[in-house]
Amino acid sequence: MAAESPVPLPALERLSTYIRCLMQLERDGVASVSSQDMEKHTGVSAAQFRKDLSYFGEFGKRGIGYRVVDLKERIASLLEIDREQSVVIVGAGHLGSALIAYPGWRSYRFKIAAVFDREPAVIGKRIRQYTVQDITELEDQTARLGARIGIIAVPAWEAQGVADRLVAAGIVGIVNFAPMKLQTPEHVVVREVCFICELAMLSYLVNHPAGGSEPAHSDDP
Amino acid sequence: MAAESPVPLPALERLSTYIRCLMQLERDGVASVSSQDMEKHTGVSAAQFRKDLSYFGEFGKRGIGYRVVDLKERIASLLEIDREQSVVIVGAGHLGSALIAYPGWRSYRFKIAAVFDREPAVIGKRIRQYTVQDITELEDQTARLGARIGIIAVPAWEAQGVADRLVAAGIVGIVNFAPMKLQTPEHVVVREVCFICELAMLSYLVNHPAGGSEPAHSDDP
DNA sequence: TAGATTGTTAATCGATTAACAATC
DNA sequence: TAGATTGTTAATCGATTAACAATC
Repeated sequence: MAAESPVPLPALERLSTYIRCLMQLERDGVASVSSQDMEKHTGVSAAQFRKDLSYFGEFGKRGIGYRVVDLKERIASLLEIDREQSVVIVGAGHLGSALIAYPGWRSYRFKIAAVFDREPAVIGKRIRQYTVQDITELEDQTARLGARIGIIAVPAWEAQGVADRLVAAGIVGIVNFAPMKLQTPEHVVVREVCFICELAMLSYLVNHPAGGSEPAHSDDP
Repeated sequence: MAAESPVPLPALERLSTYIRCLMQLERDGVASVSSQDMEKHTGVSAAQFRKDLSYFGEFGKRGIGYRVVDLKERIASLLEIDREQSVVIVGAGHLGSALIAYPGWRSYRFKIAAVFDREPAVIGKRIRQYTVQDITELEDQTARLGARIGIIAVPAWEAQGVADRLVAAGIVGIVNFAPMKLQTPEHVVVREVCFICELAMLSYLVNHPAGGSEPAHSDDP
């Protein structure tokens, strides 16, 4: 088949917003929504919403709208979160522990397959139902568990080494919490999460009243 | 002055990337960089880098490049992270605790001014150097501490209530970790952090080999 | 049927890239 | 000076918005 136009990354990011919203609507017992309703709930314009979905097919009924449950399931299927996927976490410090305690795993059908660290003081420790394993086990375990996604929750200076290990173990997708640009092979997808960067952005936005005027040259008084 | 064109948000987001990179370079003892070097270190193209800076003024020397320390300080000044800013955290669970333990606060000159929760079991608890305070103290404390930025690290169903309280307390910038679109007045800037959304994106990207072709209609076999 | 709302096309807008004159 | 690299302008590209025919 002639390659169709690829889905814009921003559209893909919004898909997560939609499904999150749809999960909420389902819990609230709402049966169907219009693109207008979605605009109210997500802040994404109705036109944008319909356009985003159009990259993937047809999801609604003209004159009617969308069935909440159906749409949720169709988007879940697009994102491939309609089946269980194993994820390995490297780093069992404060961040790793908070990730383990995160309540959203199940609704997205992600499963923490194993947790690793390299600190002897931490290895063997139990966190919830997990026992922290030695990082040297990573390769064997990842293969055995069939995990393809990994999370890096170690200090910056250890991140690249961990990334290399994950790649060697067959991981093809990484969420990186360390403030470090990772060098990885082409076939590996990396998403950076930088909490402090959000705070820095906020600092700018809060201190430059949004009207959108003057970007405040630093040589201004 | 005639209002200059506003800075594109993506450019602003990259500024965080640049400063993070420059901090690293400074630690590594690198004195100066070219836009080419920055491309290697950050993955952002040299042209993009120069264009982004151009929204704010001139930062380099033609034929030479940029002084690492100077550029870092100028960007810090643009983002207004060249002076201490107080931040309040609401939610002292796993996530709140991990945030408190986060090592990056100081280099961005953010200061955790206070930590709040509404659970009697948690109020009074010490986490590092902080004593968790009753959420009812939020308004008084925030005013007293002069905090303008707040972090929401509570469950989804409590997030809106906390947001309302933060706004009432005079907070104008919020980083929201709860999976909930917040309703806030115009003047308040909200940045959502959605960890599980990153994972969902990754799921799509990993399962749709990147070439960029066929977005996989869900009615495909 | 009339009213509503989708899916899609075309028009607009904005961001990225490429190219180059300025200048260190 | 010659070589390097910036800052900026113009060209390209891609994403968002608006509008509307299709249709429930």
